[in-house]
Formats: sequence, C-alpha cells, structure tokens
Amino acid sequence: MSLKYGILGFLSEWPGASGYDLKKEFDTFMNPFWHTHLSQIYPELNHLEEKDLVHSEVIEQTAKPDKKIYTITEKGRDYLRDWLSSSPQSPKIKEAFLMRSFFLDNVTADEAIFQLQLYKKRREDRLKNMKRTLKQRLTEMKNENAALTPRILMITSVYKKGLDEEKGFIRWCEETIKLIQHYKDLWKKEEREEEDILLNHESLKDAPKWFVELIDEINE
Amino acid sequence: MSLKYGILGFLSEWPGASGYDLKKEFDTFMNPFWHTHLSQIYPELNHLEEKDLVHSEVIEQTAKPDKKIYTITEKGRDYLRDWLSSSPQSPKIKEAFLMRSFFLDNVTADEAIFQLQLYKKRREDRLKNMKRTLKQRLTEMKNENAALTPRILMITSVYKKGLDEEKGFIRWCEETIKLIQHYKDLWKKEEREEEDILLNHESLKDAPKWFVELIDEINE
DNA sequence: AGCTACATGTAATCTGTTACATGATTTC
DNA sequence: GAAATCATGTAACAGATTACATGTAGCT
Repeated sequence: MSLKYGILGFLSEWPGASGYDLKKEFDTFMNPFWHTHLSQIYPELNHLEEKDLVHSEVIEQTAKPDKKIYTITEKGRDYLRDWLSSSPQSPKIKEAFLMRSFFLDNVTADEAIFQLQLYKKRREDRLKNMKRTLKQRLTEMKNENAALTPRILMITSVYKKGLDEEKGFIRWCEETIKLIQHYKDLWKKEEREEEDILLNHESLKDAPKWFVELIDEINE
Repeated sequence: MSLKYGILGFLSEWPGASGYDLKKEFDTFMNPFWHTHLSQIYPELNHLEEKDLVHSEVIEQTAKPDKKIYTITEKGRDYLRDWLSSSPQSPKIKEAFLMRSFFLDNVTADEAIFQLQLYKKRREDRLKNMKRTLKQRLTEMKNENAALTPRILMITSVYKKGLDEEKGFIRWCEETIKLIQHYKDLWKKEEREEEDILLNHESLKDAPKWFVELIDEINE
C-alpha cells in the first residue's frame, strides 16, 4: 500500500532511477523506514506507468543490460501530495523480537540473555550502516550544492529518528540483560515457592533503577 | 510467520483462550508488538490443531454463541521453545509515517507541521492505552499471586520498550515541528536562491540543538 | 430501530517473499 | 573457476486485509 508512495517520493527528488536503482535505495538510504524486493518493485513500476503516475524511457547500454529509467509525472506528484496530506494512521506495529522477548520466560535465563545479545548485535550493525549511509549522502549533497533545503531537513530528521531507534533497542537489550542477570534465580523453579519475592517496594530496592521507576510510573 | 508463535506464546501462559479472546489480547495486551485479524486467527488455530500443537474443546454457552477454547500441547511448547532459541533476524522495518516524513518537503511547511501534530496525537493515544493496559494487568497479577516471576519480568521489560517507543515518537514529532518552524522560510521557494543558507557551523548556530548535534555526530 | 458484544468462520483480494529464468561483465 | 554486479522480469506460494455470512442478547 505504501510502496508506491515510496517509489513516487523517491522519484520526486531523484528522477531517472531504474527499478534496480530503487532497490538499492530501499536497501540503503530508505532502509531506516522501509524495505522491499525487486520482484515487487518491477510490477509496481509497470502499474504506476499504466496509471500515468510515472513515465519510463529505455536506455541502451553497452557491456551492461539495457535499463528502463523512470520519471514522475505531474499527475504522479499530485498523487504523492494527496497521500502526504491525508490523515496519518496509527502505526500497525509488528516487532517480532519484542514478541519473542515477551515469551522468553519459556526458555532458560542464559538462553534469554544469549538471544538479547544476538539481537543487540543486529541493531548495532544497523546503526553502523545507517551512520555510514547518512554521512555519505550528506557529503554528496554538500559537494553538489551546499544550500540547506527542506529536503535535507526532512532527511536529517528522519535519520535522527532512525539512529535513535537503533540506539534505543541497543540500550533496551543491555537493560534487559541486566534485569535477567539480577533476577536469574527466579528462572530456577526449584528455588521458588518457599519464599516468594513480592512485587513491592522493599523487594525492589536493589533491582535495576528503570525497572523500579516503571513499576512506580504505572502506579501513578 | 510469527503469528503462530504469538498464539502459542499466549496459550503457553493463559490456557483456555478462544480465537475471539486471542483477538482481544492482540488488540490490547500484545498491541505494543503485534496486531492481526480474526480472519487470520481462526484458520491459524485450525492449522495449529492439525499439527497437534494445540488442542481444542467446544464449550456450549447459553445466551452466548458456543466457543472453542484452546490449550497448548507439549509438542506446541517444544515448537515455541525452538522458535525462542532460534537465531533472531535483523528487523524488517516498515514505518509508513517515517517514509511520509522523509518526503514532506513536497508539501507546505504548515501542512508538514499539521501532519506531525496529528501523528503525535495518535502516538499519545497509544501511550495512554498502553499504560492503562499494563496497569490493569499488573494489578490483576498482584491480586492473584504477588510473586515476582520471569513472566512478569519479561512482560514489564517489553512494556518498558513499548512505552518508550511511544514517548520517543512523541518527542520526535515535537522536535521535528520545532525544526520546521525554525526553518519555515526555506519552504517558500521565492525567498531562496538569492542567499543560500549553508550547511556549516555558523548558519547552524541558532538551529535546534539536536539538529546541530546530529550533523556533528555524523562528521565524527 | 439500530448498535455493540459475543462467537466462528469463508471468500476475495491485496501485499509480500522466495524461487526461477536469462545473460553479459567484472572482481576474487 | 566461482561469485558478485548489473538489469528485468515471471511464477508460485505465503501472509495480511477487507468484505461477506450468520445469529442471539443486551443496551440506547
């Protein structure tokens, strides 16, 4: 549903991209907020052209396969602006790893910690790549034309959020690992039942700070 | 792909839920990380039962339609644990509103600000609902059995992240609104071209702090 | 009289992913 | 000699969404 707008949005600023170029952009520059496949891009481009929202031109190349480059039409720009002005919906969230974490009491504390460490690494890699891509693009833009534009503002703002998302997940993994380590004994069922740790202020005294704060926040 | 694990995970802790019950849980308790539809839940439950991962029982009700309640089998628990121990993948992010924002230079500054205000409201509503749900569940758990369990730890940790996500988006909307307001003139094309604002330290002196910091962070 | 909650499903459609197909050039 | 890059697509399958179907009880 949103893919077509991503394509139109990208073409609105960088005309003359091919389907293959677009895929590379989704994998790098647009990676903080969207991903897709070539097998979805090509039919979508054909569909957009049928509706006269984009227009294509075949470029013959030597030593490389021919390519079709696309330009957005005026009708396409209107269509994009209509979307940008339509009422934004509440996000439809699917965070597979948070779902996993929600049920991590089903495995051992060590396994849970291991999972969080692995996921933290994935997010660290994403953060590194994002920084690299942003730096590269800002440098390119500076070299071409050093003027600050609305375009650069919005890109920077979205990247700020993208980078913060990665940092946020990395921090959360670390905090959650500490939490599990602190309460590791709870995972050993044998040691429970006798003396239960209660969900009250005294028992939470030396628990990680954020955990205590959350319990407090919820109880006003 | 992950839906079945969400169902198994939920049934692993709250046995005796119907498809209808599960939908309510996805809409409330599991809302911070997943969403789905009844028309996806019912076939999935039948599929899980065919594979002996869950087992159902029809409960006849008076004044209400009959319902089928589900219990996870031992095979189902193994299947869930296998998933929980499998290697977590890098997230496949689709944030429609960030994509929108990335292209908001295509509409006026006022329209962009309006969009961000609307989206901020959506996130504020989500935050309120999440807090309400968490408070309610923690209260229920306390009343039943005040013991701190791995289950409660993981739920709390995931909710901490869910709440932070909402707060993070709300803050980002506010910051981005301020940024657009600060650079509003850039959106009026006529006033540009004459004297371009450069992407350097002097021109960024009175720009929002986070914006300057990001530019610095990227340049090491 | 109309709406919401309860409860389970199917059908049609749309979106997304993996696999397949082709073929030249460049890099390891 | 194998793998990656460039380049465009189709086909099959999996997952997600909207619409349709049915019917009672209770609330406004």
